[in-house]
Amino acid sequence: MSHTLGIRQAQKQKTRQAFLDAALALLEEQSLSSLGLREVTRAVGVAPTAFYRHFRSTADLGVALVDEALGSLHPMVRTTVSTAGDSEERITRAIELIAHHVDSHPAHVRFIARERHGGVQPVREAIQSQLARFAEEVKAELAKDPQAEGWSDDDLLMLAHLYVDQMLITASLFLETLEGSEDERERVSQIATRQMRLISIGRRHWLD
Amino acid sequence: MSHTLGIRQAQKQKTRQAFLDAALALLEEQSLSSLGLREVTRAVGVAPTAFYRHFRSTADLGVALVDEALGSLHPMVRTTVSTAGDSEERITRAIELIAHHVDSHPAHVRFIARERHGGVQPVREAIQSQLARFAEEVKAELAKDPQAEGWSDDDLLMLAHLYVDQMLITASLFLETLEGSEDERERVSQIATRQMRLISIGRRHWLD
DNA sequence: AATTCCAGAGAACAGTTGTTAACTGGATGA
DNA sequence: TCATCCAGTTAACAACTGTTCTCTGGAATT
Repeated sequence: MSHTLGIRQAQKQKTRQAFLDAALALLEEQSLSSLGLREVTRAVGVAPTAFYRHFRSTADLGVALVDEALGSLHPMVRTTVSTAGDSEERITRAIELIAHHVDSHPAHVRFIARERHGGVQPVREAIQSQLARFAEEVKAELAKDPQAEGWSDDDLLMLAHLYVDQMLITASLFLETLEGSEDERERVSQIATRQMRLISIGRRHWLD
Repeated sequence: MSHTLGIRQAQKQKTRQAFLDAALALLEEQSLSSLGLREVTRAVGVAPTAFYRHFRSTADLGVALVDEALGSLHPMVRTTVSTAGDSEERITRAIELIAHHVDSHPAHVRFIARERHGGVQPVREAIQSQLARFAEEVKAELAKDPQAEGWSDDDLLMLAHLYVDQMLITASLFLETLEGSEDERERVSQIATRQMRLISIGRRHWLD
């Protein structure tokens, strides 16, 4: 299926990726709505006008960054929720996965947390839509669990949203401890674990 | 205690408030890190240099906005948590209070949601610190409840954080439905209510 | 080999930005 | 009444912004 790209297309994709990388780096210390087009081209090392060969605007670039940051995350979320083991094991594993993902892609996590409620509408919408997809996928996995018997569709979706939001809160907490001590990270891990545990308990007794 | 201000001081405070109001309005469609000083002065109708009589920078103005948006909210949060009635009544009342607050101060809510993870460090820190205060206050109220018997301090604080985060998530959801239909708002209300209910159930069975 | 294509360069545009310095005129306190 | 104070003004600064049009040179196609 995969077609070998010509030299030209390959170079273009390489430059495009350079734009995404440079923008992501610049966005660690500001919001997308203040990111200038020239600022990005300067960081990449190309002429300002080259920008237009790849993106219509910085908002457009932002939407591409949303895809890069969240697009490849769906399989991970699905398998995390559906992983075998008892409730406690799954919680531990989920928290570990989040911590690891924040460690390896801190700029992506920061970007999503920042722009989820940020000042650029198309980017906000792109994030919301991806998060809604996450919730739907989590819901689908939850529905397979025997624990979900007797649950209405609405309730499954509300629980899925709770999990997705909790995932983001936890990721953002880990992000804040990135330059902190091991103790801090351990403390965040404990809080997040207990919050997930409390939600799981609520889930178990929901139908009482 | 309150000292009557002279004409001069009164005028200054009036102008300062005009700055805060104008900035808040401009921030509905962008982030603080892209808010220009001249942009604000233009909206207020004063010369650019007048800005410096009130704020060192736009970041400084942002911190003042955090105080305005969250400073007066502490009593409300305290009483909401400590209100009498059974669990279900308290949840309904809390959600109603949030919905009402979003209705009457939408720009404040948007500002907090946006800048909580925004690109301006001092503002982020100001928000974090206020939210930490909220959590401490909620924890103090929770500790008074007979249900809290046998709970460790750590667990009370983790539950308090869960409530505070849930409050923000709900507020932000209501914000998105502000220009939507009554049905949408009702749906958000239902989801938020059930999520709070699930957390309450988890809380009740925590010590099992 | 000749032609078309197109990512990126270069120059120029009118507007914008934050910050400085020196000012004005009405409120304030002696 | 007179000197002091200070919120807001005016003018000017170099630096920056997004966008347009024109051009170039190597890859792609015929």
